[in-house]
Amino acid sequence: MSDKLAAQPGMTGTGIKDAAASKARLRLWLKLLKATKHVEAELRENFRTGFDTTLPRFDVMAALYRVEQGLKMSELSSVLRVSNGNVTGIVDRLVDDGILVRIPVDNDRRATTVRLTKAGREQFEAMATSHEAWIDTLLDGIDVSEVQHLSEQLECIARKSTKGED
Amino acid sequence: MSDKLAAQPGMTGTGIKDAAASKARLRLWLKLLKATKHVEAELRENFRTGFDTTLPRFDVMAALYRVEQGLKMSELSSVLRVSNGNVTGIVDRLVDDGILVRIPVDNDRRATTVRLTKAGREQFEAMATSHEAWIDTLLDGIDVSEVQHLSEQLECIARKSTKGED
DNA sequence: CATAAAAATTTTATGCTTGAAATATATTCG
DNA sequence: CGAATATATTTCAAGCATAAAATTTTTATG
Repeated sequence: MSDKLAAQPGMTGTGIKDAAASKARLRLWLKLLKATKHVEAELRENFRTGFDTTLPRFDVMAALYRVEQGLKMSELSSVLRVSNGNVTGIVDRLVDDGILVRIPVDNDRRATTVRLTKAGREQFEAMATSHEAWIDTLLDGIDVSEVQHLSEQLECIARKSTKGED
Repeated sequence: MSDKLAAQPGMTGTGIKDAAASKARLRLWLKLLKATKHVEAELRENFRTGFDTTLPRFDVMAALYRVEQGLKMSELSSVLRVSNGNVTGIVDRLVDDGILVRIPVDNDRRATTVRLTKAGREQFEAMATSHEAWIDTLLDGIDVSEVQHLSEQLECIARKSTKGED
C-alpha cells in the first residue's frame, strides 16, 4: 500500500504514471520550443535582411537543390511535411521570381515537376553558406562533443512519425 | 603549415573555425527542428480534435492563467514573444468566444488589460491537463534521467536572447 | 500651456499554414 | 467501353505571423 511507485530507477518504461516525470517532460518541451523558436526567429531575420527571402522559401529551395531533376509537387510537400496547398503558394511565388520552373510530367497530365533554375541554384548556394554559418554561431553554446548525444535524444522524439528516412 | 587546425580535442571555444563541427551543428539543428515540428503538429491536431482550438490560443490562455489579474496587451506579446498585431487578432477572437475580457487601465486610456473569464479559466484547466498528458506521451522516448541534461543544453541555445527569466 | 517625443495599441499589407472542397486526369474493373 | 475510384494538384476560407504605418493618449520640455 505504501510502495513508492514513482521515480524509481529502473522503472522507466513500465507504463506506470509518474507525475514528477510528466512535469519534467513538460518543462523540457517548453525549453525545446523556446530554443527552436529563438533560432528560427534569428534565421528569419537574417534571411530577410541578408537575402530578402524567407525560411519557407529556403526550405523549398533546399529540398530541390538535392535533386537536380526536380520533384513533383506531391513529393515536395511530402519531403517538407507541409500541406499541398501550402507548397502551391510558395512555389508560385518562387516561379514568379525566376527561381523555379514547373515542368510537365510525361504520361501524366495531372502532375508537374518543379526544378531550380540556374539562377535558383546559384542563389541557394550563397544562402546555404550563410545559413550554415548562422547556425554555427547560434548553436555555439553547445559543445561539439555533445552534439552526437543530443541528436540521438532528439531522434527519440521524432521517430514515431518519420519512418526513419531523412 | 600542415598543423591540423580542425577537430582537436580541447580546441572547443578557441574561435577557430571547424568545418566538421559546423556540419554537425547543422545536422543537430535539423533534428531539433524536426522533433519540435513533429510535437507541434501532434499538439495542434490534438487541440483541434479534442477542444476545437489552436496552439496559439492555448499559449495566450496559459500566459494569462498564471496572472489572475491579467496582463496588458504589450505584456502579453512580450511574454509570448510574438508581435503586437498578432496578439490583437488572437485576443479579439478569444473575447468573441467569451474566454477573455478586455478591461480598461486606470490612468492610461491607451492601454487595456486582458484577463481570462471564469469560463476561460475552466476551459484552460481542462486543456492544460490534456496538454501535459500529450507531452508526456510524445516525449516518452526520452529517459527521465536525460531530461535535466538535455534541458541544460537547450538553455545554451536560448540563452543569448532571453535575459534569463522563465 | 503648447508642442514635441514617447508609449500602447490597432490597422494594413503580405505571406505562411492548414483542412476541406473542387478540378482534372488516370486507373480499375464490371 | 464506361462508371466508379484513386491520384495530383489547386482553390478556398480561416487563422497565424510579421513589419511597418497609423491612431490615440501620455509625458516631457521649452
